[in-house]
Amino acid sequence: MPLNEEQLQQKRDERREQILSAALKVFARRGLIGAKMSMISEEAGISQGLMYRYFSSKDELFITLVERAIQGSIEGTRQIHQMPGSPLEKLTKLTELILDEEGQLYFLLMHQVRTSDEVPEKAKGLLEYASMDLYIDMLKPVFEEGQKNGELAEGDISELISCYFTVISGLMTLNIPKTQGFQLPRVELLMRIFTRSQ
Amino acid sequence: MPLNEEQLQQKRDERREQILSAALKVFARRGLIGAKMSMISEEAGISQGLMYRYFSSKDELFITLVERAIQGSIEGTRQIHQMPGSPLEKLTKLTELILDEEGQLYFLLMHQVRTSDEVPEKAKGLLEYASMDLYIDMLKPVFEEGQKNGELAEGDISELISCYFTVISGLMTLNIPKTQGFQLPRVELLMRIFTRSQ
Amino acid sequence: MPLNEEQLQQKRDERREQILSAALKVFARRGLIGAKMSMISEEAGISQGLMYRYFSSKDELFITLVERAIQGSIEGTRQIHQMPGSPLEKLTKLTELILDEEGQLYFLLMHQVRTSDEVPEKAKGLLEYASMDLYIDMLKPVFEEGQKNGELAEGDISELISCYFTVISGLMTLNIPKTQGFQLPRVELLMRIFTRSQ
Amino acid sequence: MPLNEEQLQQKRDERREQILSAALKVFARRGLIGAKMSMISEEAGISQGLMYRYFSSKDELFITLVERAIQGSIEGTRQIHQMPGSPLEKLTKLTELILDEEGQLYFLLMHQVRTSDEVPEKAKGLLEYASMDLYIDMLKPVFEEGQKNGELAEGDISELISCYFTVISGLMTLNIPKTQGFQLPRVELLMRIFTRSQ
DNA sequence: CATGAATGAGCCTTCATTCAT
DNA sequence: GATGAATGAAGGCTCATTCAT
Repeated sequence: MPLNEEQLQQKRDERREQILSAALKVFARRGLIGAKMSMISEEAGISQGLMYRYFSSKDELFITLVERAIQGSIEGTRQIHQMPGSPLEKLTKLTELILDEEGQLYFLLMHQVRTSDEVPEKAKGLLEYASMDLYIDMLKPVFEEGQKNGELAEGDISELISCYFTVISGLMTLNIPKTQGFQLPRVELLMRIFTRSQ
Repeated sequence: MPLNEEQLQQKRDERREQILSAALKVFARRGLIGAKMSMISEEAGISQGLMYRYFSSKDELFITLVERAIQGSIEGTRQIHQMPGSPLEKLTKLTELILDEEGQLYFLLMHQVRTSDEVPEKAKGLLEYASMDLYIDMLKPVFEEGQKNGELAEGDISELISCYFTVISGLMTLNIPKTQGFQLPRVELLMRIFTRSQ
Repeated sequence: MPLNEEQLQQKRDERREQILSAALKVFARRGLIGAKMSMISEEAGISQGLMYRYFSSKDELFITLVERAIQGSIEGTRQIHQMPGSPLEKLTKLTELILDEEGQLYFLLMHQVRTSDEVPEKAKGLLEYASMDLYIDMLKPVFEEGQKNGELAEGDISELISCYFTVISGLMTLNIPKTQGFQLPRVELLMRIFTRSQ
Repeated sequence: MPLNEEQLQQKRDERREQILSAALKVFARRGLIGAKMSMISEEAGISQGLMYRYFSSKDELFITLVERAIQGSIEGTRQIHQMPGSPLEKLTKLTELILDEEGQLYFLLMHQVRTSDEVPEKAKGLLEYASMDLYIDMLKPVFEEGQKNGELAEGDISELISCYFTVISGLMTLNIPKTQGFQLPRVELLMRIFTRSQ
């Protein structure tokens, strides 16, 4: 007696997530080529063959993760507007969220797309869509307000935001928690870059 | 006219460098597994077979590069003591040197060793040797002097230095020059983290 | 309202035919290995799993079709004795029947058994049973009568019949209708081989 | 000490032929999918990997053979104009050549291209180039002369030639020599189709 | 020494078959 | 019974490494 449509779909969705989660772990630490489908399927606890009912190829799996990474980073950044407090408080909170978050693996993934020649063209293309300008536009109102009320340092806003994301991305890419020696700087230290010295 | 012993050795040395340089380029952008020996030999302008007269395996080639990366980063850091000027000037100069330098590929390499599971155990071991404590010890005198004369911010010295290297490593790992959107922050912005606000 | 025993059996029989018919189409055009069970089940409009309640394996399905092909060709040839008219008329009629018939797919199947190494031993064995001698024996009386009454050409009867079946088989194997360029020769042309020139 | 350029090229050419010859045997008897690269390499007496230095894929290997088959059949047919004797003698000789020849495997190959859905589009395309009209044009002069001098039967020349090639193709496709029971009809029997009865 | 041909282990992917529901 | 999810054994292809020349 077959399952009904809805149950089936739910099970399929869960499996899909299961695979994506496993793939993210393996891709992040081994790269597109270094990741073996056998590793992913083992991590997901299923057979190799089954993965191909959900993703038609290793590349598709990879690209799906890249899409999520980009979408997540955009949505995460956008949250700043819902946050309470002054511009500096908002920025601090956003930074803590990003650095805290489990999104590290996604940063590693995006780093691979950016620096590696072996990822599919399509993934490269996706990344271009998420240009720095996009993030600058999202944060611009907050920085403007911060400069106006004197919390944030003077200077070219685009440069400041670009610097912010570059530093944050660098830190996230280092994938610090699992790394001996390195440890994430405290957010207050980082914030000094953007705050008006008094 | 056959070359004499010395000339022969010199030619061997040159070739070795040639191979290492080619390998660095390829490893940095493709990772250990993504890099094909054929790519490296082509980049080096020699046949595949010949590479095996200089390095017994791909792993050995990789490990040799990791050794150089570590050695280079230590020597580079150590230069700070020969630099002229105040502590802050020294730190600024060192930062400019690191960010400027062509050593980006080495940072990518070390990033791979740190984050990737596909790298030989031996390479992982080498990295442990270059612990954060090593760098902290090298910069400690400069930071102490800087705090004493009021140029540098108060606070735990180890934390400050660790923050310094973490931020710098992150930036270098992003491999920025070839990346659209990202651009290296100006050193003055970064230095705000460590300078006493007045 | 559950079906009774008999209805059930009838449904099973229909389904079996449905599967065999679908399998014949797919096997004929793609060969034993090229045919995927998924294609057959789709063509038959049922699930893959269900096929295994009717045929225990792909090979069994294939062999069943080969048995039918052989049986059909023997029964078809035997019909000549029920046909009206002179020997030449009988032969012409038989030829038209064979060439006309939808049995092309069976010819393709038998061709595969004959020429392909990938077919199960058992299928090869079945084909041996349907030797040329069997067909010669069936047509011998007709040819003898035709030679006696002067309609058919003189010559070794076995050779003539063998030539007949070989030419016909070749034409059927070409699977002409779906092929551009080739077209079935008119039966009258073919019959010239066997008729006495006058 | 490497071989000189010419020796190298010759060795490469021999290897190429070796592989093509092995591939023809295996493809002809097992079809595109049924043929395993391991079988071909074993037949050729080399490793699997080496084949990929000469042909970039199984499909390319297959297509190369199809090209040869087509080219060979065209060139073979064209020979008729160099043959001595009357039109009927020419046709008889050509038929003997075709049926005699070791080209059977090529006919099997072309048959697969014609009837199978699993061959690459490119191979299908090649076959269209070698249309029946091409062959009709090549033989037309001979048939015309034969009809004029009374050797060949009256009737539509295109139909006669088409019938000729269809019958011959059918016979060749049966791959008779290796087949029990079937035997190639004598050419004289076949020729009756085209000769004027007297 | 230098080349690139040759090998074979291993990976992605497909698909016959089985199994849970 | 009926479905389609799940498995795992190949097969095509790549590439590090070896070897003949």
